[in-house]
Amino acid sequence: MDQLLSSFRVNVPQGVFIKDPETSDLGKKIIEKGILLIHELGFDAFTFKKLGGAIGSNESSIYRYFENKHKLLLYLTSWYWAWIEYQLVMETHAINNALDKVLKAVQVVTREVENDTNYTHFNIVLLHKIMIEESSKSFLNRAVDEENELGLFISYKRVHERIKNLIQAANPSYEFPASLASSLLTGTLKQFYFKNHFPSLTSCSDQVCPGDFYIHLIHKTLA
Amino acid sequence: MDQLLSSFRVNVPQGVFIKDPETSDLGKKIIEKGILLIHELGFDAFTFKKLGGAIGSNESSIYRYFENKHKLLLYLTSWYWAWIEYQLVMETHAINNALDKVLKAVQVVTREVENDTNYTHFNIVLLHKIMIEESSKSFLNRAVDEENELGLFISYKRVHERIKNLIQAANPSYEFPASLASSLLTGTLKQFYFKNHFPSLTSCSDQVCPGDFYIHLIHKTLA
Amino acid sequence: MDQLLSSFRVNVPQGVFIKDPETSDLGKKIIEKGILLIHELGFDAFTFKKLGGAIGSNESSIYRYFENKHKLLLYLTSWYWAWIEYQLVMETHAINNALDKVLKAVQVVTREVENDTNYTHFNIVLLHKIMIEESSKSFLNRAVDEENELGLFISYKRVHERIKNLIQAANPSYEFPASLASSLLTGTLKQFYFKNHFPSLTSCSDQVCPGDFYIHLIHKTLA
Amino acid sequence: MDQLLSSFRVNVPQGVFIKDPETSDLGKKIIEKGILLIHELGFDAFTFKKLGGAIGSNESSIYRYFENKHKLLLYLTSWYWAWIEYQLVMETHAINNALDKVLKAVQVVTREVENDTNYTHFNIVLLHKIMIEESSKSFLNRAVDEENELGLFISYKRVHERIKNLIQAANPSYEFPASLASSLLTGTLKQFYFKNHFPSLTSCSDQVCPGDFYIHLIHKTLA
DNA sequence: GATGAATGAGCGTTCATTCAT
DNA sequence: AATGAATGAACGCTCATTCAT
Repeated sequence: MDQLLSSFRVNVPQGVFIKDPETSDLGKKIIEKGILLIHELGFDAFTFKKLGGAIGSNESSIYRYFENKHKLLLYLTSWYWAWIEYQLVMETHAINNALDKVLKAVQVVTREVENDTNYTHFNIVLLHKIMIEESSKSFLNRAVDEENELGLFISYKRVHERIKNLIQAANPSYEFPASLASSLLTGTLKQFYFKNHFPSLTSCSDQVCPGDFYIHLIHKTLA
Repeated sequence: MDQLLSSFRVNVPQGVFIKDPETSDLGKKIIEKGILLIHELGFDAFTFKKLGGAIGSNESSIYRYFENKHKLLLYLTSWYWAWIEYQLVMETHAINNALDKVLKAVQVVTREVENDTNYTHFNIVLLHKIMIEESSKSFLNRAVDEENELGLFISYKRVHERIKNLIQAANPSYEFPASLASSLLTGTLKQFYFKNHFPSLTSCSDQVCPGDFYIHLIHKTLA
Repeated sequence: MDQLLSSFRVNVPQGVFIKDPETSDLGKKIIEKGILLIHELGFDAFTFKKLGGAIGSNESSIYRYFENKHKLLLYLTSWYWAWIEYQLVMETHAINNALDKVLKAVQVVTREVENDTNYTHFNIVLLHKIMIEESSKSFLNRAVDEENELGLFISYKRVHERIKNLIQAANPSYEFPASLASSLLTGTLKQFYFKNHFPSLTSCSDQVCPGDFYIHLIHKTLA
Repeated sequence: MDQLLSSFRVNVPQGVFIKDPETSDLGKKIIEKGILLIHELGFDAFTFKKLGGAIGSNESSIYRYFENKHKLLLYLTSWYWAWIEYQLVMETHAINNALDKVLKAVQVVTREVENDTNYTHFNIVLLHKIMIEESSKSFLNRAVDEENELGLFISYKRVHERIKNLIQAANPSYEFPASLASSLLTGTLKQFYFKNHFPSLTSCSDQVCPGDFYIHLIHKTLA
């Protein structure tokens, strides 16, 4: 697996960045500090000017890498889902039973995130928190159709496609695999959000996580 | 029921508005044209200046009614969920079987909206579209906890509470009624959104609506 | 003196108010609450809208009494100096020695203020604090010459004139009675201000008040 | 002294500006035209928008240099007092007698200002007039204590400290050196103001300047 | 006389972005 | 490639004020 790890390289779609941030120190700092700053300020209050200050650089430098802050968020979400996909592939690979594969997928999607410097130079735990709080904003805007055509949401759609396929394999006669898969993916983040801000809206607590809810749901629905 | 209808008056929480828009012509115009304009421009591009222009008034007049455009969105979401609650109560009232009550609730939440001038002076179909496209923005921001404490999300929480109770009545041993209820409510809007922008992410089409997905899901989960 | 007291009626110059606030309950509330609010918020952040809220009335009502908030400040300063003048006359009246009269005048101007409901329905201690913090703003503006011609600063000028005359009586050959008198009047307020905000700029402390400084200064200057 | 002059560089405290206006042409224009415009309009009517117009630039450019117009005023007052301090040091330096030093200080503070392009690119005569009309506004506001802690009034306090020390040297037993020094500094500006707007409040005329009043006062007080 | 509703004007500020170096 | 300076456009909001009741 170490070998696999070393070959892990997130495949972020063309068009999200102007210049790949992984190809320079400044680029890496943009991602690293960007995650810290978006987490700290929230995406709405986050600006390239503030990020420029945080990395000791002028905001105009950041425009070499990203057209605007929205594209940076797309980069982070793309990275996140590519990373989820990587784990999905790795961890379902050796499982034979179709339903077990789905259940493993649920686990991958719903479990708490831990930092692992084997993967990245930046803070994945914070990235996960940003996904919970802000990822909706990556597609809730008027440019969504245009950006979708440009393939900027491909990472998410690849994860979705894989899970949909696993669901279909587990129960070929089930009628709503696409909806079930997207419910799992976006619903999980929302349940985490509710856990943080609206505890009465979720059954999740520190003991019972979104995973339990979805595992039960998958069991019943696909059985 | 006509009598009940005539007494329908949406109860929007204190603090959402400064002055109740229902109490004046200008206020009503703000809501009416506000819905048209938010639908037309999207919430991000929508401003009070533009709304002022659209109603032939200065934007400063609008500030008499709403502190800012975010509060106007909260008003619309509160109104929407209060209206959903009203239908929920009306239509589940006469049903005896507990599961049937849940299924009726699913229907109320997932069905297409139609305009009915018995209810309102404004366009509910467009309001529903705004809910699909923009309602997340009412709570995805840094003020969410503070606003929640002020009770600004009470309309949504009341609907959620009712559905949660129906679920518990239908299956007292089910472990995740809160999560299931919120999945239904937010998931439905998201499935509509996907249907419009990411058809591959949903099983919903013009023939098969979110309702079918959730009815199946509820059946399996609570059975 | 009781008789004198009962006849005490501050003579605020025409043109400062539109309608005399002493002639109605609303007017009295405007003064009372106005003092509280200016003290609380500072004059810059103080608005008629906020005052309207504080007295449970609409801001437009206040415009019946005062053209704008600047005129309200002029009213307060006029009242303050008229009240100082009253004390000045009362307390120097029985003194025969010319220098002692000046020294008494210094005392009247520099001593701490105490509330006395015999005089007024409002809080003189807070009024004094407002004078310390804000009274300069009554004349530091572009309309000063125009307002001066209208006689809006007459109260202050009457106090000044009286003190100048006392100085001249104490030492007819002293060359700068007008400057000395105005130094005393504005300097005292400034020394109080420094005591509150820039202790290093004043020799005044809780033990040694502006009075000691000016009494010493007058002694030396006029002797 | 020429050598000293050439090395004259006003030391404006950190925090007053964002970017030092002396480091660019635009910055210098902001100061130059800012002085003209504040003098012309008065500080209250002066805005960055108008200044932007006057220097043929957008107001947003000015925000690179100063956070707001209040900070620009702080810059001007800081510069003014630093310039006074410079003259104070230069001109008292060679004097031996302690009282003569104080009297020279009075002269420096109270004399009419003349333009001297050796010092600056901008109009010191107008700056002096702005000090007379507007300098109080630099500290008469609710942020005074906070800004004082940030050291934004250090220039004024340095002048004050020097004069206080001269007074103490001239008469070590005098009890109120701090108050006397601040009376001189703020009182002088006020006497100029009265001369312009309230001639009856001051003994100063075109023949007799604040200097005469204060020289007499210092003589008597410290003798 | 007092009030409530409505408004116009404009302020201070920020943002995303471009251009020249 | 990276940076610093500068900018245009617009936003959100408030204030003082007027008008009709």
